Amino acid sequence: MRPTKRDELVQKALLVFYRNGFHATGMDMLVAETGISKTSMYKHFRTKEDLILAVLRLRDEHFRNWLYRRMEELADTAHQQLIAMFDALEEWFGEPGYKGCMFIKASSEYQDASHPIHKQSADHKRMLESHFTNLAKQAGFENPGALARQLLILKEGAIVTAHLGHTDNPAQDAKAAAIQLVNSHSS
Amino acid sequence: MRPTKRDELVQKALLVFYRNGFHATGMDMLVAETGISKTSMYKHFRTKEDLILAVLRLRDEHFRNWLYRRMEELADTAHQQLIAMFDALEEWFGEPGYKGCMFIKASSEYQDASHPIHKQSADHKRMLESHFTNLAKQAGFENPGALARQLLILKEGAIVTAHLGHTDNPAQDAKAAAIQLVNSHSS
DNA sequence: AATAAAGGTTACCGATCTGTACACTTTATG
DNA sequence: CATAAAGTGTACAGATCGGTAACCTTTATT
Repeated sequence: MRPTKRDELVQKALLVFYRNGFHATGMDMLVAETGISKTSMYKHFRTKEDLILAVLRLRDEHFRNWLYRRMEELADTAHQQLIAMFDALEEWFGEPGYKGCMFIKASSEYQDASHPIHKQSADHKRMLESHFTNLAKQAGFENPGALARQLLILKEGAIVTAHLGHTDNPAQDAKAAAIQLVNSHSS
Repeated sequence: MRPTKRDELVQKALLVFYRNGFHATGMDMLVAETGISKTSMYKHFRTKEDLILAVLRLRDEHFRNWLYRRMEELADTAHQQLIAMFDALEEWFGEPGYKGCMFIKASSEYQDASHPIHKQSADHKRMLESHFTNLAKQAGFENPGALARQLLILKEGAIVTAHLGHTDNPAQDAKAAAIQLVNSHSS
């Protein structure tokens, strides 16, 4: 197995889709931006949709790895990590090419809940929820599931608000809310 | 001025765009779904983008009117209305054709912050923020702007989470968080 | 009844869409 | 060196994209 070219395609297509959207990005644009021939693309992926699903799988892996690692770097205890998530988000929002969450955008363009792209986006959120529930358990909170869901709602809200760009620092607004929320959940 | 047909177009196009997305909806599909001829459409709107902007204006008016009225119906004081917003949202999420927030989706498909569609979507959020800030002032909270922004983050997060559909009742999760948040803001 | 505005019908333009066919070249491996 | 896999370039098919032209019908107003 020599998966280099295929991985290179997925990696580069990720950037183009993120920057430009899914429907708005044609296969010819991908040829121009990735330098990979269309013939080769269609040897690796039968349809554009298959390519998008592969891109989302890569994004899921990269994003979760980055977020979890950054949370661990920023704080020691599970309790503190849940709050430090919003400092990590602030870093992300401040990056030059920030354009919101790829999975929210994917589910906005493929709205039907039965669509594979929509389902895979929901899976990504489920995995985040599961991870935060575990952290909330580790931190000894009474209702870890509810706290995790609430923190995730704050996270999604901050991401969307940062993309709309009508507010100064949604990450810190969300962090302040998260602190109050965590304090009100007895541990 | 006889604006009936034009209004009918905007009204029906709103439903199609909401259900089907912006890029995924072609003008020919609008002809089929609205029963209005393409010639007539292009007499009222020079481009598809102009039509979308008109659709978003209508959506802004309808949505804000509905939400503000529903909050007033559900609660008497400004304080209670801010919390009742999440009960109103729950009703919305439960509607059969619920597909998320039209402005989040618009900004997902037209990502560039300088794009008119993106800007108009941000304006919608700004108007919500302004309204909730006023309510928080009325309720006598110390930092009404911060509280309003935090409640809006909860609202956007709940909307996105309800659309992704990986969670049972994001509206009530957000409501519980909002109650804790409001309690922690001294009034 | 006359007139003008508005809407409809049909056909079309050039561009772009996803996806394929085919012949050629590079690359890796025996 | 031979062979097969992988990648490239070009051209194209068939559909659809946003948008327009020309002509006809309906409707409202005077």
